[in-house]
Amino acid sequence: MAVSNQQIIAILRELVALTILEEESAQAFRVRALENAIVGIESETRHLAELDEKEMVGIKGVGTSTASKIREFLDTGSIKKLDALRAAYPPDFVALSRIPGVGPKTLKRMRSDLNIENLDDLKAAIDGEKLRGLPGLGAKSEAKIAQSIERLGLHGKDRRTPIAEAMPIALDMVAELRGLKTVEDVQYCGSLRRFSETIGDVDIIVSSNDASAVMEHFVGLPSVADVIAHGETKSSIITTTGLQVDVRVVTPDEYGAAMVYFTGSKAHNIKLRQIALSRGLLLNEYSLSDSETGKVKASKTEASIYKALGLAYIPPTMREDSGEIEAAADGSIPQVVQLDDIKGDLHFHSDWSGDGRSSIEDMIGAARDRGLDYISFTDHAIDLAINGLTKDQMLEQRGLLKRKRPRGLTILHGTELNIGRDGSLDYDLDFRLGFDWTVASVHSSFDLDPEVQTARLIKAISDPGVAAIGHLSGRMIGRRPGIQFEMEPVLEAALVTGTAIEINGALPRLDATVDVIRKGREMGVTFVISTDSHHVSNLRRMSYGVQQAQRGWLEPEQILNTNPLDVVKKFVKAKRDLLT
DNA sequence: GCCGTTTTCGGCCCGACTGTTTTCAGTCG
Repeated sequence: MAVSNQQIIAILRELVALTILEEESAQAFRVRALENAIVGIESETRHLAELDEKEMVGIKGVGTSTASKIREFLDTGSIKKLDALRAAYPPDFVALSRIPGVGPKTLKRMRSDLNIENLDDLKAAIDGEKLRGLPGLGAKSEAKIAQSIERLGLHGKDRRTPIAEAMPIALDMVAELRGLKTVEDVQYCGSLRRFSETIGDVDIIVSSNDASAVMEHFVGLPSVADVIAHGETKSSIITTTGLQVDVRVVTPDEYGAAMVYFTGSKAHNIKLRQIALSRGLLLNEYSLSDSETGKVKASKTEASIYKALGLAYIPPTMREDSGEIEAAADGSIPQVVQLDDIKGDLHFHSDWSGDGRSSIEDMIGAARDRGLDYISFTDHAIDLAINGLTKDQMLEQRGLLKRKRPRGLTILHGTELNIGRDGSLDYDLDFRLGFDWTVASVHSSFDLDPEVQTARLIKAISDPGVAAIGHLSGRMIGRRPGIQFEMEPVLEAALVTGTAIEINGALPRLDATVDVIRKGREMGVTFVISTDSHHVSNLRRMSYGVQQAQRGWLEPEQILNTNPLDVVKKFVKAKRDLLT
């Protein structure tokens, strides 16, 4: 079994954690160099196991030292340097670095002066009031560390919250702060704005000339369980659900610079600053300015900052330092899909499905409110035992929908088919072909072997009565891994049969995943962005689906429902003509 | 440890908050 790039990255991450202890700084050049190497490897499509050292050094951020370590790992299964570090810093000791407020320097002091090797030692030292004797630490620090230990399981440094949990909390807080009179604007930033699947903490930027009023209001919100920091322009709290939220107040003039800074990613920011430096400019959270004279070049909007750096605007969802800065510099950055490009929604339930919660009439009203040109009801088909509709029910629904003539909105009759364990589908082929649109999805048997899942998906894709595959992996972020399947053969099948791959905007799903979207983009696969709405409140998911597509660098040309309805109809017909 | 519009050595992104200091170190993002 060949060693995957992911395994190599995992080893390098461990090396980073141990090197931070060794160097006593997370900013040490050696640490940063390793982190840069990881970033480079993450965007590498070749298998490192098949490269020689010279080829590895060609990867950005990987030098001779890292390359030889990777080679050593591939050849021998271990790295001498890593083994030495593991011996010097056993797991019980390394675990202490997860305590918020305890950094590498404090840790080393604890060890050398108090012989603290693990959590029990540390607790004993706190009980004996020994920590306060260390230089730089007092009774207050001791109490803070004690409190951090108690909460370790709740919000350690490496706790990640699924985006579906973090988003509503962030939206609530943003709305709360927006309500203040002195507040001009509010935006959540950080990994949430970049639309990462899991969020470390929520960062919120407030534009206001009255920072202290914002700070007071924020730390007093009812959802605040604990205040970690409360300064003049920056405060951090823990919510009752255990999520950390940081709020930073800047003046309206600084708002754009602050948003760039706090949206990140960290690697993206570092690269922006390097570009600034090379142009004799200084970029911080307040402005982009001349490093000699201090004269401000740009600060109010994000767009002005990118422009002043000689870059095309980069959407937040693309700011991962995965080539977007280089593309923005030479003008080749893709013009990714925007919410305005979307013309219709092709995965849409009503309360005719057992799990649907709004009536057909209400769902139509919601679609009209959104300004959609067309929708396809896709209530569950018969094989989904609890939810599915019989043939007769489907025909009844079809008749009912035919009589609905909402102004400016065309209604298609579709269904969400169920992909069985062996790739079989609901009803018979003739009946499936009677629908205007169909999306076929996996709802069960999540743990089959990859070869079996791959064959199962390809069988469904090859059916003339299937227009799209819904939530391809079936994952629920933070709760359930997706099915395992071979990405390329599945996408290849979708390509040659003319089957669309859904990008499902439900936050727990965000499925297809970003790697599938990127690969499909390269191959020329057609995607469809859908809300999978089960209630009128779910239509906002279209924006989430669009952001997921942006993370995959997808342009409107490759997304079916950016087109008028006749193009959708031709797409369905073309596949049927090809396969029947 | 990496890298080169400062090119094989010397630099590497920048600032707020806290607790301990009387000007700064550590941590965090």
